Parts: sequence; C-alpha cells; structure tokens
Amino acid sequence: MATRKPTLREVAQAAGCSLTTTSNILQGRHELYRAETVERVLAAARSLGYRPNMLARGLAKQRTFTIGLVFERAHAVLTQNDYAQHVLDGVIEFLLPLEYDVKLITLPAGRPDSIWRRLENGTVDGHLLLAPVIDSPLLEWRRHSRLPVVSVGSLLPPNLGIPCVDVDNEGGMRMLTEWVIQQGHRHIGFVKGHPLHWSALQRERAFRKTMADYGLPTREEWIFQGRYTIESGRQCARELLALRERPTAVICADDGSAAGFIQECLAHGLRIPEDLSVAGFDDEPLVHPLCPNLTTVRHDKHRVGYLAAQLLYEQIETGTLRDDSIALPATLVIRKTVAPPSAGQALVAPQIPSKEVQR
Amino acid sequence: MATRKPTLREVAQAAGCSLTTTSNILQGRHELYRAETVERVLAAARSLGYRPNMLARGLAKQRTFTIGLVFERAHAVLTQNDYAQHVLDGVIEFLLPLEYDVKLITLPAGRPDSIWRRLENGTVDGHLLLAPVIDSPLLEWRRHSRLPVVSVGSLLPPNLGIPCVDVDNEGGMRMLTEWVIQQGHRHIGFVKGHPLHWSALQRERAFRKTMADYGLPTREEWIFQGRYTIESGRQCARELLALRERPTAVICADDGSAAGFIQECLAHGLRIPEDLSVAGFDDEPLVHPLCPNLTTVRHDKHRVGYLAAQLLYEQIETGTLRDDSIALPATLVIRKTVAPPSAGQALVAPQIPSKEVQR
DNA sequence: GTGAAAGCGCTAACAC
DNA sequence: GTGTTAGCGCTTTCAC
Repeated sequence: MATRKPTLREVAQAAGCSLTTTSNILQGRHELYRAETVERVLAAARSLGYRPNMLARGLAKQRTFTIGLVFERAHAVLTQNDYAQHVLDGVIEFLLPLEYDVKLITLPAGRPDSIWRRLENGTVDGHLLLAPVIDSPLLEWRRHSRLPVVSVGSLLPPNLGIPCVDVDNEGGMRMLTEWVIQQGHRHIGFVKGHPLHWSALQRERAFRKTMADYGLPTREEWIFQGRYTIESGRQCARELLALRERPTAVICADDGSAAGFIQECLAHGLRIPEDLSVAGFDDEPLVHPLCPNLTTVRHDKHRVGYLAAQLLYEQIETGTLRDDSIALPATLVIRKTVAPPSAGQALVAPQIPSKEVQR
Repeated sequence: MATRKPTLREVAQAAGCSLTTTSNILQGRHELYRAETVERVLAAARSLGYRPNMLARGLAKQRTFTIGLVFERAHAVLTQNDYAQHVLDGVIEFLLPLEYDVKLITLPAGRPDSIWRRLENGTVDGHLLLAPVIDSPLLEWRRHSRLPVVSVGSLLPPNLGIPCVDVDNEGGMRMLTEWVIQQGHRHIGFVKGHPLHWSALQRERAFRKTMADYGLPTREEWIFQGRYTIESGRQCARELLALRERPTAVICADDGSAAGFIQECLAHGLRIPEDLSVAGFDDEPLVHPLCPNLTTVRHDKHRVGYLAAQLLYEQIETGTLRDDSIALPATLVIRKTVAPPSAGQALVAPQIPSKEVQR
C-alpha cells in the first residue's frame, strides 16, 4: 500500500494537530486532551497504519527497551548449551509482557575494540551476562560500563559488584553430599565440572567442605576432571576403573558427566548402585531418558533466567545499580543410583558435625 | 571515569575539526583527508574511548545492522526446540563476522496491533521467520511489510513470495522410503509429524507419493498422528500394537517419535528390527544416546540457518527482494533399525517405477 | 581537503 | 488544551 512507513508527522497532519499532541496521545497520555482530539489522533494513526519508530524514540528517550544477552565465545553455540536455552526462555518469559526485546550479543574474537562496539553502542538498556566463565574478559570490560548488568548462571565473586542469579551451587552440593554420606558412604569420589565455570568451582568446593565437615578425607585420586559433558563422564569412569582402590560412591558435578560415568561403568560390568553409587547434579531433562534413575539435584534454570531479567529490569527502570545476588535453592531428587554401600565395604558411620548447614 | 559516553561532537572538538570530517574518517573514508587529519581524529577517538551510537547511526542511515529472528508462539520456548537452536547457531555464525546483530522477536499473543509494533518498528533490517507453522498469522502479516524476509525451517508454498531455506523434506523422505521398500518391505506404516508443520506435511506427502510410485498401498490404519515428540511416538506404538494386522516397517517423520515408538515396542517385547523395522528422520543428536542404532535421514540444520542468514543478508545489502528458496539435500544414514522383513512375511518385490527421483 | 546545515523520527520542556 | 522549539547522535549533500 503505502510507499513508506508513515511517520508521526503524517499522523499529526492527518489528525490536524501538532506533533506534541500526537506524540502524547499515542503514548497514552489521553487525560491531557479532549476526548475528541484523542479520538481523531487515534483514528488517524489507525487508518495510516502508523507504528512508532523505536529507533527514533530510543534516541530521544535515551532508552531502547531492549536488553542485551551477552554470550561468551564458549557459549555462543546454543546447541551445546542446554543451560543457556532454559535461561533464555525464562528471560523471554519475563520480558515479553513488558514489551522489552532481547538482543543476542555474541562476542567476536578479535580486538577489545570491536567487542566494545558490540556491547556499548547505545542499542541496549542493560546487559545480561550469560554464565561468564572464570577470568572472562567480560568482567573486566564491565568495569568500564555504566549500564545496568546482571550475571546469570554464574555467581561471581562479590567484589566485582555485579549482581548475580544462579542456583545455590554450594547449598545444593552440600545437600547432595550429606545425603550420600548419610547413606553410609565414607569413600566418596567426585567428578568435577568444567574447569572454567564458577558453578563447577563452587560445587567442588562444597563437596570438599562437606566432606571435611563430616570428618571424611577426600582422596585426590578419586577426584576426576570432568567437563560437564557425557563424554567427559565416560573418560572419568575409565580412569576410575583403572584404579586398584575405588570409592563406594561418586558424586558428579552435573548430570551429563554422571550419565556418561554410569554408562561406562555399566559397560564394564559394574552394577549401579550395587557396586558403586553415582549421583548427578542439575536434573537435566535431556539426560533423563538416558539415565532415568539418576539421583541428582534439581533446580529451576528457567526461574534463574526469569529472576535475572527481573533484576536487570528493575535496575533499568529505577536507574539504580544494585549488586545483591540471588542464589536459588535446589532440591534433592532421590532416585536409584545411590544406595548404601554393600556389605563388606567400609561402613563406619561418619560423625555428624555439630552445626548442620541447610540449603 | 567519564561521566557519559563521548559523542561524535566531542571527538570532533578534541580533534579540532568538524563533525563531517570526524564522521567520515571514523567510517573509514580516510582517502578523503590528509593523513595528518586522519591521525588526529583517530587519536582523539581512541583517547576518549569513543564508540558510535548505533541508534543514531541507524536513524540517519536508515539501517540498523540488526536482523530480527521471529519466533512463533509455539517455538518461543527454545528449550523444547532443538531445531531452532541449531538454526540459530548457524544464523549467528554467519552474521557474527559481518557485525550484524540478532534480535529475538517473540510474538506476544495479544492484538495484531502489538504484534505489528514488534515486527515493524524500525529496529531491524529484515526478518528471519523461524519455521512458521501452517496458517501462521505471520505469513499474512508479512504481506504488508516491505522488509526483506526469509523463512527458515519451513518451505512455504511459493505463492507467498517468501524465500525459504530448509532441508529437502520431500527428497529426504523419498530416499528413506525407497530404501525401506528396497529392503523388501511392502507393508509400511507411517508416523506423522506435528500437524501444524510444513515439514511434517511434506514428509508425509513424500512418503505417500513414493509408496504410490512403487505401486504400494498405504493403509490409513497404519498412518499414525505423531507430534515430533518422543511421547507421541510411544502413543503411536501403542496404537500400532493394538492392531491385529501390523506393517513390517514403520517410517517416522522424525527421530523423536521414532525413538519413542521403538522404546514402546521394545517394552512390549517386540524386537527391532527382527519383528518390525523402524526408521526416523533428522538424525537428531539428542535422540542418539537413546537409540543409537536408528536408521534415519541426516541433514544440516546449522547450515540451514547459515544459508538463511546469508539469503537475508543479500536481500538487505542489495535492496532486492528475491523469492527463490533453498532445499538442502539430505543423506540417508543406514544403521540397524531397518532390516529386510523376516521370512514368513510378505516379500513380493515391489515394482520399480520407470523414473527414479534422486534427492 | 574541509565544514555548515539539513535532516533521520520522535520526545519533552516551555510557552501560549 | 494545544503548539513551538530544541534537541537525541550521527550522516550526508553541497558549498567553500
């Protein structure tokens, strides 16, 4: 039809009034004007098929109603990142009714310069950092920015001044570890997560801490380096199977490695949990068909995204940069891959620490 | 540091020259000016930490260097949509080096009005429609837009004038069906895909067409309504198991339903492929651990996204709206869930049609 | 070689 | 109640 998108000016002309009037009315400030004027403007806009140019509005208002979702290079491939997908879903769910848009910002390799261009170019009102990895350059860059920001999926060290939202990795892992201990295990191994993820670090730390709190030793040869993948779990299992002495239980930092670990153990004739108890973390739906009986820790990634978006939104709307973080509680999902160690294995009951930390 | 982002004007002042000069130089038109001037401007920009405001540039240039990735409501939840993830990856891969950004546009329910606002608000240079479903309102809306557009993941009817990129569903399904037939099967069932997906329609059509071409009847009681999900596959298997007469092979419109179908059959004591051959489509990595032996059809979703982005990009850059589509060839992945029907079952060799369609 | 000036489409003081 | 005007930050024609 129309050869070009109609502008506010044309609406004003059609309605026979000024730009201001038109702009105000179209922004919903109806009470400022006579009902008749309002109606005329609205009608004109409708009949012309007017849609505001958000670019122009953004320039004038200094607000874009868009947030930037910043991916690390490592996460850029969404496909390999179930976590990111759930978080993104949550983000979108929160922002959709607010008429905010989401812009995907994938950091190019290249010079810091071109990275800056992508981050701080006036097109977003704030940044959601998707699981920044340990020593990510992102964090340093952020220090030079005055835009609101929230880290989602990584609980960063508080001294960075960036509010974070994630599951309570430490609380969840403590809960899981305690439960394994309470099943009677004293010889417990651990499959670590991806070495660059804060969550991996935190889960490992909580495991060690809990073991120590219960007076149980952690043997370094039973600590394996996973990478949050099925294949890495398999590899760790192979390493375990090569050992002469084995733990009676192994806790994995995530479900993927747990599934791989279990598969490999089964392939080598071990029975789970009779010969070895294995636990995961995340209650990952994708892993579930593979390993339906996995005892694990569930948390709500979708909600993590939702809350992170909310936190960011509040910062944007109020103009205040806050830096309090949210660690969402996790819940233990008891299924069948963890059982008391079988007879003949060490079963000395561990001593219970005086102060039991919940959550 | 700086209280606000420096503007072009400040750079110009610092460099002691005009806005025009500064703008031109910063856009790379160095040859217009004396080397000394160029250097002065560049130095000023660098020392101020200048980064252009893309909003302002967009307004002036009428180009945003952003494309909109438009999700149907049904696809909004990325999590449940492995396809979308791969496509998105491909899109990002293509656009990243071009300094184009991607904006996620999730269509709100609501009035057409608010949908329009999100689509046509000046913030994107073109739309990538993510697998529009059959009779999607999107397609109608698109007719009123003059922005470049590409449909990715749905090969739409050509009369819509929208260029499309997807796997060649019909060619792939024909190839698969022919192969099953060539294994000696004459009684072949089919699990349909999601009723609202073009791909599902096309796969079903190709199945029927191929059967007909080979002079084989399709029995409607052996055509089941799947939904591109594991659970729907299970359901279809239950329906099949309730029948007195069964086909010797079942082709599923996707790997998910194939996996569910197989699981359910196995659970009821059927042996695959001895008692029933089953084939899938997509070579879905997520399904692979569940059903590693699945005979299926592979295609490159990542490439679909990549090419779609490229097609859109070309439209944007050249300003020409084209409407040729791309159907990427698929390849047959022969594994173990399809075998010749066992002795005792009908084995009359089907007649080969005179003209065998490849691809 | 360089710069003044007129937009891009919209918003928001501030007048009337 | 309604309109005038001066930007928002950048690009670009056209003159000097």
